[in-house]
Amino acid sequence: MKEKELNIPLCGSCALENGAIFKHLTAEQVQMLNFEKEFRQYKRGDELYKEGNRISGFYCIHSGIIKVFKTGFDGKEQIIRFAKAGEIIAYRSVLSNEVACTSAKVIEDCMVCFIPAEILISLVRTNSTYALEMLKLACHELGEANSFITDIAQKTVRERLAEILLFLVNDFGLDDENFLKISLTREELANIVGTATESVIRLLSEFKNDQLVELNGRRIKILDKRGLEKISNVLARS
Amino acid sequence: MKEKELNIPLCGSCALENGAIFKHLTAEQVQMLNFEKEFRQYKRGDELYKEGNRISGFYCIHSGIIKVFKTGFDGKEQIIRFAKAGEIIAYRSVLSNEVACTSAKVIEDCMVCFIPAEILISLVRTNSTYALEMLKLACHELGEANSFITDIAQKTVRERLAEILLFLVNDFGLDDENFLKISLTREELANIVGTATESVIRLLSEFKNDQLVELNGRRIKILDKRGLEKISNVLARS
DNA sequence: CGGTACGTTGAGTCATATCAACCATAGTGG
DNA sequence: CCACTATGGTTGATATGACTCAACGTACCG
Repeated sequence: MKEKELNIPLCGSCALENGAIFKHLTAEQVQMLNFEKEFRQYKRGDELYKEGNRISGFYCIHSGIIKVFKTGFDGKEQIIRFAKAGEIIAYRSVLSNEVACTSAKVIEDCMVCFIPAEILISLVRTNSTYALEMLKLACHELGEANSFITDIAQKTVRERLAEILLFLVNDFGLDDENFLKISLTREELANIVGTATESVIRLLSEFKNDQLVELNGRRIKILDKRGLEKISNVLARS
Repeated sequence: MKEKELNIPLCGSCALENGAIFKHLTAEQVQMLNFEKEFRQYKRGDELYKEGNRISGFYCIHSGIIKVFKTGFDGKEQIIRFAKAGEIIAYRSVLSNEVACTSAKVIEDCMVCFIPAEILISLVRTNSTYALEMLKLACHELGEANSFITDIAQKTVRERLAEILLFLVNDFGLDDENFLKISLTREELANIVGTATESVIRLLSEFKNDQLVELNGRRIKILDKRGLEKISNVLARS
């Protein structure tokens, strides 16, 4: 029992380290979380929840990376977002009281805490600061979704791929050799950009020829951020 | 003064008629809203707010229709959603405390109430039921945005156009002759679907040839809902 | 060693964008 | 009252980005 507890992250310190949204809770509420939550570990490829199912709680990521995606009618995944340490997933379904509109799968081995739906509801009810922060979070994600819609609707695949690479740099960072810290298959990249795997492959090797990136299997080294920005039209149409 | 007041909708009755989110407020809070809000009228083409600006409050639609859109780098509009009687817009920016990520323009002449940001914040803070309903709303919109992303990324223009027509039927209804109640330019339709105006025109006339719709200038008569559903792949790939 | 998943490349096709011309309608101003 | 202009709608011709299909290479794994 003691040994087990040592491995389980405490919400208080986790919130501090990872900047999780639980930092807006009172000490007693954090205490309550620690008591109510369920600690879980997952390996790459594991599925946390599945689109269409009613879910009984939400997840706070302590470590690892998760992809959140929808499955199109022809079975193709569309990646909606990633979640990493300090972020929560599945709260949307809990709060809107709808079945899950996405599935979640592990990209990098994860340690997560599962928190029952009632707890989230009661926290929102009893802590108005926390409620506001949750609203802020949801509204921020909504803004990002709106940008994403506009990009997919208006930009070319080439522009979107460049943009996604920059987004991944921003979100997950580079190692000391300028390699992207997150490692995705070509298919996963395609499922973010909204294109075919082959298109990603071709464009990446174009980017390589243009000295924008270097490719080493699944690892991508960013050589020319400015160049990618120019292609992605984050600033202005080239 | 008296005459003016007669025209200004009262939040209490408006919430009842239009099912606005303010139905979750207490009587005193509704009273406060009536006192603090500012009544405004707009004509087609008027702009309520503009992307990139900080906004000092949000809008509750009493009548009329508004389009909420983002402007792509090349100036093309992407319509994100519509708002009609009983719905609120611009709350996203207020709650996330970010500048507006969209612009809003009038499609059909509107009567709206403008409510200062502080009021929204204080309502969320003091009324936990209302806070939960706001969360529900934001989370629901987030779910819709996710579906929209997947559709645009994976479906063809033809499929999307059929789907959007059905969406408009659902959201705005048909008149007694089965004409869509909302009237949009071809360009606006294109800016929802995420395509070129000419493509919408061509596809609409294909739909006409296939006896799915009838066209009368800007008015669109729905002849075969089932057929449109089949094309849109709401159910399964044809 | 065979199998499975992933990556790559080429060729051909097609949906959709783009460009251009033209028509219809309505509002404006002389 | 009529030419004038602007806006929206339509159609055709052409170009091309991106998808699909297919074959093959590569690497890891039991």
